[in-house]
Amino acid sequence: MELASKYNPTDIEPKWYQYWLDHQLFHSTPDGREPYTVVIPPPNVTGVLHMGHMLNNTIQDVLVRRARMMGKNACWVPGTDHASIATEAKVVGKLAEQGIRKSDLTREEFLKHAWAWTEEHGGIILKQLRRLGASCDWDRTAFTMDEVRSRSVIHVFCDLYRKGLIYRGVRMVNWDPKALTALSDEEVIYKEEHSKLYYLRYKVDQDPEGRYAIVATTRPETIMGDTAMCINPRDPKNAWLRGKKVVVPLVGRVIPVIEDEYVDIEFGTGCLKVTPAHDVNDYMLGEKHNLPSIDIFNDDGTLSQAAGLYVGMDRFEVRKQIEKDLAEAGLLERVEDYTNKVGFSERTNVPIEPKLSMQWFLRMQHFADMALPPVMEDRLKFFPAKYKNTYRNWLANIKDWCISRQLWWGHRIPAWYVAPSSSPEGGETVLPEGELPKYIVAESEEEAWKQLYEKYPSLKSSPSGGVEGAAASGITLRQDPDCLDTWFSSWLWPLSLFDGILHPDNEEIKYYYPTADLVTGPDIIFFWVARMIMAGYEYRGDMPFRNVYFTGIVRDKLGRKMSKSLGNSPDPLALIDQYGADGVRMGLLLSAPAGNDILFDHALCEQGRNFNNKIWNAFRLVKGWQTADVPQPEAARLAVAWFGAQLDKTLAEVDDLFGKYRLSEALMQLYRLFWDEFSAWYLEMVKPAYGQPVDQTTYRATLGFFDALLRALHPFMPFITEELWQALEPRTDGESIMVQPMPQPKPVDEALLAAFEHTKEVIAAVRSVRLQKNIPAKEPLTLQAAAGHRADFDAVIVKMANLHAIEPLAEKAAGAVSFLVGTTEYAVPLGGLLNVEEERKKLETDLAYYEGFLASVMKKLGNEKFVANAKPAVVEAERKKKADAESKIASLREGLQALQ
RNA sequence: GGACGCUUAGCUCAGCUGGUUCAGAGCGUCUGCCUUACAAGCAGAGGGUCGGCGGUUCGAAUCCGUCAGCGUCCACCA
Repeated sequence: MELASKYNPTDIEPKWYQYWLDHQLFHSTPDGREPYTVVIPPPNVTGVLHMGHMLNNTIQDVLVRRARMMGKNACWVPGTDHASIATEAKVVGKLAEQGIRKSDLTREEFLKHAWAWTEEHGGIILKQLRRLGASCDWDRTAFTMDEVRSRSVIHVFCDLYRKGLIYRGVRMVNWDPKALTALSDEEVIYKEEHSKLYYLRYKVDQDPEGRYAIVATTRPETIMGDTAMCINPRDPKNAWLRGKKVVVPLVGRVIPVIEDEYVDIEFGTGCLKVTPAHDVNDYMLGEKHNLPSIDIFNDDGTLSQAAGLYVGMDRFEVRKQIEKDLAEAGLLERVEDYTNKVGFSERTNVPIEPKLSMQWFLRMQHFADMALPPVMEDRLKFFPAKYKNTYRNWLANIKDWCISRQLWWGHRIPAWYVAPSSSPEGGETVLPEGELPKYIVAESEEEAWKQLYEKYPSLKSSPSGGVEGAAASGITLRQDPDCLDTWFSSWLWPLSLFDGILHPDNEEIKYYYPTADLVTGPDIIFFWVARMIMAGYEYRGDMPFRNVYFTGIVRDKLGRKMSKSLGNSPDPLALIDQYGADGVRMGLLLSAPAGNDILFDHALCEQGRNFNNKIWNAFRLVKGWQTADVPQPEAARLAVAWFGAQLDKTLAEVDDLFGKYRLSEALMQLYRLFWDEFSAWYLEMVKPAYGQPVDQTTYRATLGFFDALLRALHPFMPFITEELWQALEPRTDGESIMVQPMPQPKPVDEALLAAFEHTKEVIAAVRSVRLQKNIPAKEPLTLQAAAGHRADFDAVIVKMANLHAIEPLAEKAAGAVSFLVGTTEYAVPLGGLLNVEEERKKLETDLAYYEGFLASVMKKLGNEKFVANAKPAVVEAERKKKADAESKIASLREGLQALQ
């Protein structure tokens, strides 16, 4: 065999990936087997692979590959997300580089650019996933804006509208002045900011004494929108302001002083300026007290004509300027440093502006009611379970979902406004209540016309109906220009991937739904996980997945989030080049208990790579053996019996850990099984002397073990296991470890394992003696064993510790190093090599320890309450400890005696 | 402001419903080895009064209370 001493994944990995593809091994179609379905959390279509994806998809691949080997029909469906706002922002940015402004383009022109961009960058990330080894059924690759998915979204919108769950209305929404769109509450991230609290002087109108009311605000630039000042009716210090009017500084507008319990007496001066158009609470006060609302901002955050002052300036410029102007006018009492929370847009990272606008909303209470019980009752399980709290909290305080976005890239809202053909385009975002344009929600314009005629038969002036007929009656239908929130398509993902929305009775959805496991990050538990559960129950009456595995965030080893600006995010493909996909997968998994953040360190990939190398070299050893018809040595016979049991034990533990989604621990068990038990113990025990052949029985058993180990490891490290499995025995084309059955644990002979653990300790003790006494490994020794020693594994001990023989320990001989394993005493005669003083010290230390230990056990047993209250088994155990300690002490004393 | 979680070896973590010589694992560290599978390795060793305090109990890393530190989520205090 000519195999390099170092494993080189570079050529091997692409080769096997292609082999799997060529033989359609990732492809799934419904059949009689139990399905195991996973839908990928669709990455942004124009995104590139980052460490979070690597972790997430490695976990999914491990689960999928394992399920496949467990005999299930595994189907992992890949796809990408159109990422409405993110992608549109990228396209706008790219156009800007070319000197093109979005506003200069028509919708159609813009979408052309967006599709071009999508096609150019789209799917790169899916290609990158192949390097990782992801066993997705690529034939099923979907996109949230492809035909089936788009029609599903539109269908659902119309359906929910018909059910009365979608409504349109003017509400205070989170406005992103950079992306120029409304956002849902979930897309706003609140951050602490060091800002200032400005104390402004509002002159009391027609006050003979010329007094001022002082108002504290963080946003002096909004005073142009003030329409009232508010005090708490129970606030004595401001009682004098009751019924008065005050003058807005600089603006000069006279506004009333109103009273409301909402105002915090303790905050600032207890006077609150009320700007109904630009603050959620002020809006609420405005509604309650019937105040006018003055919107002083344009959509891009500059001051509008309505402001009267600073028109066209940016809101933050105005804040600086107005501070100066107020000070100059003597209307700025003072300024304090202040820390408050400011909402930022998740996507554009600009401060959001509360803004009154007309948007579409989804009523959420109905969905929350359906989605909460299955999770709380553990029918749909979260791993780790702590996220149930987060989930419950959100659902219990659910707010309606603003689903419209003022964007072009996405699913256009299927609502058509009915207007006389002469009327202006309906893109208005703010309209007074009561003057809403009539609109029709329908899956297509044609459908909209149909509905219109059904409602107003009189419009149908032409016998043929349709557009001509309407035109004849002077009516036009204009589709709402807005798009739907990206998540309004993502929430259908597990359904729409199998066409379960449009064709709910098709075979695929019936077979693959509900899916098995969802692997995702806790940061999108509201955005995505909760909403998929809602959609699942709404459209299937069933959960979309049975288990959710929440991964942690990948951080650098200092615990910082990986980010472009910090430059601390490694390039995943470079990592794969360096360590191999198997090595990187292992590096990620080793430190990734479910839900815990993982502190990524190259050293972990190195450990993964080293493990690959270990497997590789074990293989080199085994395949390098010559076989012959020679009798099986006793040590090898014992080794085979023992390792079989050890393998079963670990396989059972791995099964258990998978059941709990503790993948990193499962991997660690297999790592130790392979490295410590198989390589360091088993192979060393069966290894023939140099140049000697191995017997057939042992050889067959070893190949069998190797095969089982490779299969058990395959979900974690698919490439090297395929490479070695193919080389282990002759295979035919199309065979693959991927579709071999996972080895199943048999009942374990615990007594055998325990006896072998004892054996290992004896061997380690002899080796330790060698090291201490500087005796070369090649020099055989003699071991003496006291009466309690069981001879079952003597052949192993002789081989592994390099002994002449094991003799009975008749009498304590001077010049022997002795040690205890369990309660049995052993000795290695060394003749003159022994340092008597050292040995005495060692024995005395041991003696002192056991005497102390015995004393504590005696104390326990002497405690009547313990004996009376503790479980009998526990008391019995203590008695055993006592007996053991006494026998150890006796033999240590004998040993000391012999040294005299 | 509310809720939840965490604190165990130098690092990252496991220790389920209190009791086996229960204080563990991996990595790192130290010592000795280039022993013909592997120095990306082999053999061996050291290392923690389980965040502090108090309580329950015959017995606490484990249960309760409290304090401190850290983290996450939620929340309209200008």
